[in-house]
Amino acid sequence: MTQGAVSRLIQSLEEDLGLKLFTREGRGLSLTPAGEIYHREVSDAIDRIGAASRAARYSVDSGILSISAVPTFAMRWLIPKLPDFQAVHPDILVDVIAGDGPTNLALGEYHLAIRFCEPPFGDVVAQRLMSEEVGALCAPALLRNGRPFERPEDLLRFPLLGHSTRPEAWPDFLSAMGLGPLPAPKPSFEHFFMLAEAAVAGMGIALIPLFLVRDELAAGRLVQAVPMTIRPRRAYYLLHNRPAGQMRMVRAFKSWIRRAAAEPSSRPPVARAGQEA
Amino acid sequence: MTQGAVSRLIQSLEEDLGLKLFTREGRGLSLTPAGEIYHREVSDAIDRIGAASRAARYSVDSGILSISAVPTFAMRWLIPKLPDFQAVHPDILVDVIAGDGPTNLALGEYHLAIRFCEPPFGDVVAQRLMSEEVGALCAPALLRNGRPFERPEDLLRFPLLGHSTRPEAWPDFLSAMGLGPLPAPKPSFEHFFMLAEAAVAGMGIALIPLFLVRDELAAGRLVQAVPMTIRPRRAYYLLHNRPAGQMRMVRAFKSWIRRAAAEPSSRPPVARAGQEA
DNA sequence: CTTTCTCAATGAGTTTATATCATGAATTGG
DNA sequence: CCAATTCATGATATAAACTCATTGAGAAAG
Repeated sequence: MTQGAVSRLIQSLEEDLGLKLFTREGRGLSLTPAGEIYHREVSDAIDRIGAASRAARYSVDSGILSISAVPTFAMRWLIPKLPDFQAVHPDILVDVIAGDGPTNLALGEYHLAIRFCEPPFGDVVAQRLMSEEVGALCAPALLRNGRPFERPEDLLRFPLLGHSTRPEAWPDFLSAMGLGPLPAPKPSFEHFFMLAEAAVAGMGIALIPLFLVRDELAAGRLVQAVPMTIRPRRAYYLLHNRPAGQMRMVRAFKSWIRRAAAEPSSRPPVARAGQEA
Repeated sequence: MTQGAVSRLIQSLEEDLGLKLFTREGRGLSLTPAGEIYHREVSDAIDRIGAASRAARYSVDSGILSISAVPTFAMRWLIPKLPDFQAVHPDILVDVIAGDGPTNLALGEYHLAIRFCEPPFGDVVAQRLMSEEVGALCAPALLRNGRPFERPEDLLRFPLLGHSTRPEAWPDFLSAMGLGPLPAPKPSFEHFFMLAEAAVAGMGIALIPLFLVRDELAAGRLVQAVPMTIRPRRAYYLLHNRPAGQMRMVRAFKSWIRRAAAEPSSRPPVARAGQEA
């Protein structure tokens, strides 16, 4: 869809509604208050149609197994391993949907969900996949001759990049190092892979689960700023509702992922670097 | 939109979703359970888009005044009087939307609502328009030589046609006549004009507000089966939320409808019949 | 201050999607 | 058994939607 097409659609929509949804201010444009409200309502409604469609599609056992997974976990861990699952179960097609936020398992919008959360309770079936080890990572250029900071206070000399859905991460880490509360408001990103990009680019120091940035660590694009890692209480869980547990596809996936998660996920950097050479 | 187009759309939708929404059984078709759910969800979402669009459209004072009114009242009372309003306020365009159910005045989906209800309370501004006089009406053919029944029990010999949103109507009427509870389940209709049609066709006896069927009474297509009427506690109210009360259009309409509602609405049948001749 | 660059709007043209018409198949009611 | 009703479908027309290329207006850079 080109820019021109969108411009035209906006125009005809504004004409239909009889009001301006955007304020044009020279080179840019931004939503009017009415436009904001309308956008919220309509995109909400469209989301519901999408959800209903997925629920309908996945309600029949069509050989498609749908999984809502937290974005970076899906990108860096799940998807790379999927070919293996495919090889074991060629008849099951896996459909991965990026999804944060609370799960809507009851609606049947997807069969399985992978979330980073506390051990869940209630009417949901949960399988713990793995915990993670979080380190303070940055580009090597930020360190003096490639060595980690000696004093924890040195961390505070750089922007501490945050993750929108984990506001507690930096406070936890700093207090574990015996430092006070987080000094300044920091730039934060929605996904770890964005955070990783920012750190690689030298924007500052980011708290990232090590297994998500194996490659960057192995290649030396990211290094630990201080020789310490923490293990959050939250972990990755595979979730589904009780009825879904009956499905052949779900059972197959659960037994596969149990084994996949048991494998050592963060190989020693040396071996990894060797593979890349 | 032709039938063929709809058929095609259904087909492509079923293909997209990968499941059947309808069960084809020879000459007819009906929704599958999945289809029902999908229909409910999607039409709900579409309704919300419609509501948001109306809310957006009516949020600006574009000279359009929108009124959600109970269907038969709109048809038989409001719309016939609208030309008069138009004549007084040629600059205001009135947009009448049929609407039962609870009002969503807060959403701004329409400026005004007309409902048949108890005196409303809470954060809504209400103006009482009129009450109604309900009679038991039927086609003259059902009566012996055009005279009302002598004994109330005679009512029970005919199907008592009901109105879906007024289940209490017949029990109230019968108990007012000293009769027991409603004997048999009765056919019921969603709108008074349908009920009127059914009664004219001789299907049975219907409880209808007299002012809605002035013409039928005047022309003798409907007559009172028993010489009694009741006045429900509920009445017609014009409703709007507080902010809407500031609008020029709303104020104009309110003062107009106050006068319109004060006029005698049920003229004597003789005079009316004379007009028609 | 000029130039360059970016971004949204627009004119013209083309492709695609969507509706229509007419017809066909299947079923049911009289 | 025929007529009527109902949904599906093939071919075709048309309107809608999208793209490309360009323009004009600002903002940023030189």
